[in-house]
Amino acid sequence: MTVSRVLNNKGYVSDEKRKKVLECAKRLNYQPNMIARSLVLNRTSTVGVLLSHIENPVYAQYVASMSRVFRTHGMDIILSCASSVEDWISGVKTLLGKQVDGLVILPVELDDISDHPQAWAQACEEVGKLLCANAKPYVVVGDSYVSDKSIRVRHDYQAGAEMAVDYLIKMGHRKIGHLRFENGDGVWAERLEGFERAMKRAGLHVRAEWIYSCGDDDVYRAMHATLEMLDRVSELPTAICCANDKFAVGAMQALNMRGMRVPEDISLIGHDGSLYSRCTSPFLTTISIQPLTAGTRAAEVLLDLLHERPVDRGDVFVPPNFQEGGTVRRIHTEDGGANG
Amino acid sequence: MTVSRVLNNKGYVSDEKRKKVLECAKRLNYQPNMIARSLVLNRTSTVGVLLSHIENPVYAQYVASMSRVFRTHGMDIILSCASSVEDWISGVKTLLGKQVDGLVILPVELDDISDHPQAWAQACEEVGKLLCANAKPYVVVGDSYVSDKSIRVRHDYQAGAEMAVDYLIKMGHRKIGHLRFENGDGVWAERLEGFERAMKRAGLHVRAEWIYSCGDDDVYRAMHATLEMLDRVSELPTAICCANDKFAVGAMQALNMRGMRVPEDISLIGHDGSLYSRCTSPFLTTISIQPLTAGTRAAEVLLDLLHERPVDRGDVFVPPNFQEGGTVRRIHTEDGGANG
DNA sequence: TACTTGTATGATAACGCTAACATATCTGAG
DNA sequence: CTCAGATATGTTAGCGTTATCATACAAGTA
Repeated sequence: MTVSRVLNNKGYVSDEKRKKVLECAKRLNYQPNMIARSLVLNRTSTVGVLLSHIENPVYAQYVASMSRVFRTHGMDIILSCASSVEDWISGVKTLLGKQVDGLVILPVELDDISDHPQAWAQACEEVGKLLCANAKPYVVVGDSYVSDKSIRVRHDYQAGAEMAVDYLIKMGHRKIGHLRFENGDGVWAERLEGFERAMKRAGLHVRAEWIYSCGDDDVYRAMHATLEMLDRVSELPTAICCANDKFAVGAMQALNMRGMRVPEDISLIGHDGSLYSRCTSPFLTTISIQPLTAGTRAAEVLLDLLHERPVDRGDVFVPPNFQEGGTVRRIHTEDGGANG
Repeated sequence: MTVSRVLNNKGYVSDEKRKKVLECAKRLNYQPNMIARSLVLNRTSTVGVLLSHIENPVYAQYVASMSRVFRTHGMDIILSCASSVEDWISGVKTLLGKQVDGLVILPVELDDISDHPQAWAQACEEVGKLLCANAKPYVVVGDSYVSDKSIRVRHDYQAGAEMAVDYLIKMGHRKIGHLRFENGDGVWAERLEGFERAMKRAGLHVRAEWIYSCGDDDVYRAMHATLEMLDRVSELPTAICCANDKFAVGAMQALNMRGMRVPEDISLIGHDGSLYSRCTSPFLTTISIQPLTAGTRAAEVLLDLLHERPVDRGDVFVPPNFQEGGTVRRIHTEDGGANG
């Protein structure tokens, strides 16, 4: 009827009627029923977001920035938090049942994945099939392969690691250590690769005893790994490039425990730009990943897909950002010198 | 038709037909259209969650735990992140339009609130009216008054502050300082009140020069406030009870800068159990609020309302939890002694 | 036999909206 | 005067479900 025309600003309506309708709507606290509208329009103005631990601040930032973008385009987000592969799949089914217009798949950290990698591959296949069968566009944030056709938005960890090393070198460091994650898969491998590439490019040999590992993504473990390193090596590096901020915080604690000052005695640089980088004194110098940018980009790409605009099919890489802190000291070249 | 009966396990269906239907459904990757179902059933199995900064880990934890509870009851969450009062209201309208079955209103931190408190009150009134007009049940998490009828789930900050003081006293401290927030409204006032109450109950006088303030909820500012305090007072307290973890981290940095060790020279206790409490070495001893519990409780209360089960109308208080760290030292009574 | 009860399935309407078409009035051009 | 086009409004059908009622047959009971 005419009411629909008024509320949608569509077609011809006389000013008189329009005014009347709007007045009535206000008086009755009328709120159009989007469910009914969705049924006939065959779109819900709702996107599904699939994730695991929203407690993880990085994921929360993805959600925050996506929410912002989608809202400005009149879309809302249905959240589906999975804690198991089974949950994850049923989450997709539920979202499809609720007729979301599209999906964003955030990184999934499930306990059962590492134990059963084939279960994950199988889940990806099933989800891919479901999404394809329902012809729902989707974007993957992070490094998971959901299907060959996934458009992924990823952080450029390798560039980040290179950026860290380049900065240390620019600040005069030549003897550079690296605290890495023991099980160097995925993003960790990228960080290690970035480190090695930047060192190589600068013509610096990586001394083996300065590359040491931490078994867990944990401050405490990083501290102990660093203590062990400090007690083991014959000569100390002038700077340690840490695979993430937690490691850097742990390293800093270890150094302090041995009576060494950061950055006077040794420099530290982290990677992530997480809250941890703001807990130390001085603040940690680190390479900050840009979760807000990633979330925004992911939302934008999905909107492009939804509006059937042309979209670049390759991975989207989000560059990191240098975050100045106080844990890297400028040293003169004679302090550094050759090594290895 | 019969299909509906099969999928809903309702009414009489022969085993033969049932099998046939399920087979077809699987073959066609059939997913029932919840939108159509919602239209006729007049419920969506969806709840709206209203919040501001989901980047805030505490809010993210609310969402995480609520998501868990709702999911186990077959409900999903539509997120509405507001960044202004206007956004917030339009968020409610959108959610109502999408016919959510109920709402959870998380704490709203909007820039324009502090400047225009009456705008906030007005917004609350409007939202209350909307929710009432649409007869949607809702639960408020935190201390905001949305309406007189709001059921609120709150952290017992006062009990937390008392717990902190009681612990310090149990550990032999008598000379206790307090780093508080300058603008002592709301939750901050509760914390201060808890502190004072516990001190009074223990018969300890609160020495005025040991109560000092920080103007911003910020590590750096807390550090400077503490430095100023350290340089000002004639005698130091043996312990400082901090209004939150950030303050404690700042205080710790200040003490370290003055060459004092925590807890050897002075003890510290925080409040919140935030990430900050895990960034220090040793870990901060703190009173941890329980956002996961709060989120769970809020979801449970909303489910009760949705199922029209009897619900206690008063505020629900979530008790805090003592989180052991290494920043409080046990001292003998002769070290403490009378004060003031 | 006739009536009840349990089982199984189909037909119809309705949920609140919008697309598509039909109708009606008005304006100005030829 | 007539017709085209713009303006304004109403009518109808349909989106994919489920509630309700109607129908049908079987088995058991009086």
